[in-house]
Amino acid sequence: MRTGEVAERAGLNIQTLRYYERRGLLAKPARSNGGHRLYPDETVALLQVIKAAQRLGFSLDEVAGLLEAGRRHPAPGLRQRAVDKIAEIDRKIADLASVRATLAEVVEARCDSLTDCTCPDCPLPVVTGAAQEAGEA
Amino acid sequence: MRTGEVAERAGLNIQTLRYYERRGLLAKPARSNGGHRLYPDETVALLQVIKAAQRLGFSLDEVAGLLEAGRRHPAPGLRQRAVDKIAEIDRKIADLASVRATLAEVVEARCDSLTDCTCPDCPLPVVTGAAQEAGEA
DNA sequence: CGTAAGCCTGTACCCGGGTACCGGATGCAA
DNA sequence: TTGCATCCGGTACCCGGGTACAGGCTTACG
Repeated sequence: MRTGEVAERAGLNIQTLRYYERRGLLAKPARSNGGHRLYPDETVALLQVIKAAQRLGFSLDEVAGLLEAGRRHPAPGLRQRAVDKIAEIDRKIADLASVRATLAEVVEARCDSLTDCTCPDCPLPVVTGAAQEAGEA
Repeated sequence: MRTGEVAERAGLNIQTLRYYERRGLLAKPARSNGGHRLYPDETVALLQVIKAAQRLGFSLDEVAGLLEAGRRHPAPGLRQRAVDKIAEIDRKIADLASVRATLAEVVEARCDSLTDCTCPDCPLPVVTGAAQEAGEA
C-alpha cells in the first residue's frame, strides 16, 4: 500500500505518517524502485493502535516507548505503565470534578462577574472585590 | 508595585505578565517617568482570578472574553459560559472514564503487548494480531 | 508514450501558553 | 555619584502534535 491509501484508511494526513516515521512510531517502510514508500497491510492496524493509545492519554513519546517495549514480549512495563496512567487519569478526573463543582456553584449563585461579583456567598476564588480595577484596558 | 513584585506575589514570570498584557488580559498599567510599569495592588488579585479561570478550564482567550464581559455587569453570558463549560467538562470526564475502563481491563487481562497481545479476550482495540510486523524500526 | 495524479525531500509554518536572551535605560541606596 | 538590581522593548525560541508548500520525480492509465 502506498502512503495515500494508508493515510486514507487510517484517517490521517500523509504528512502525519511521515511525522510518525520521524518520531519512531512507524518503522521505515520498504520502498519502490522509484523511492515511494510501500507499506504492509498491517500498518493501518498499527496506526489504529497508535490512535487508540493516544486516546488512552499517552503522548506520542509514550506510545513509541510502549510499542518499543511491546515488540518483544512479555512487554516489560506495559502493565505498570497502564497502572500509572490510571492513577494519572484519576487525578485528572478529580481535578475536573472539583472544577465542575465550582462552576456549578457559579451558576447556582448567579454570579454576575468574574472580578466583581455582587452575589451573596460568591463561590469565586478568593477575590473579595479587589480586582475589579486592575483589568480595565 | 513593579513588575517583579507583582510577578513574585502572583507566582508568575515577569515575561508572563507582559504576555498577558499583549493578550489583553491585563490592562496597560501606569508607567513611571522612566517607563517602568507600575501596577495597582489589585493586579495580584486579578492574576489570581485569571489563574483560577484557567484552572476552571478556560483558555486565555476565553478568560479575556470573560473579563471583558464581566467588567460591566450584569455580565452577559458569564452564566451561560459556565453552563457550556460544565457540559464540556462532563464530556471530558466521560472520555476519561471510558479510557480508564479500558486501561483497567488491560491491567486486569494481563495484556503483554500493545500490538501482539497473547492474553485471552484482549481488550485492546480491534488489533487481532495484525499489526505486530508493521512497527519494527 | 504522454499526461495527470500521486509521491518524494526539505523546510517552514500553525496553535496555545509561555520563556529566554539581548543591549540599553532606570531606580534606588550608600 | 556610583554601582548594581531591576526593568524596558524586541525578537527568538521552547513544547507537542501536527500541517503546508515548493520544486522535482514516479507511477498508472489510456
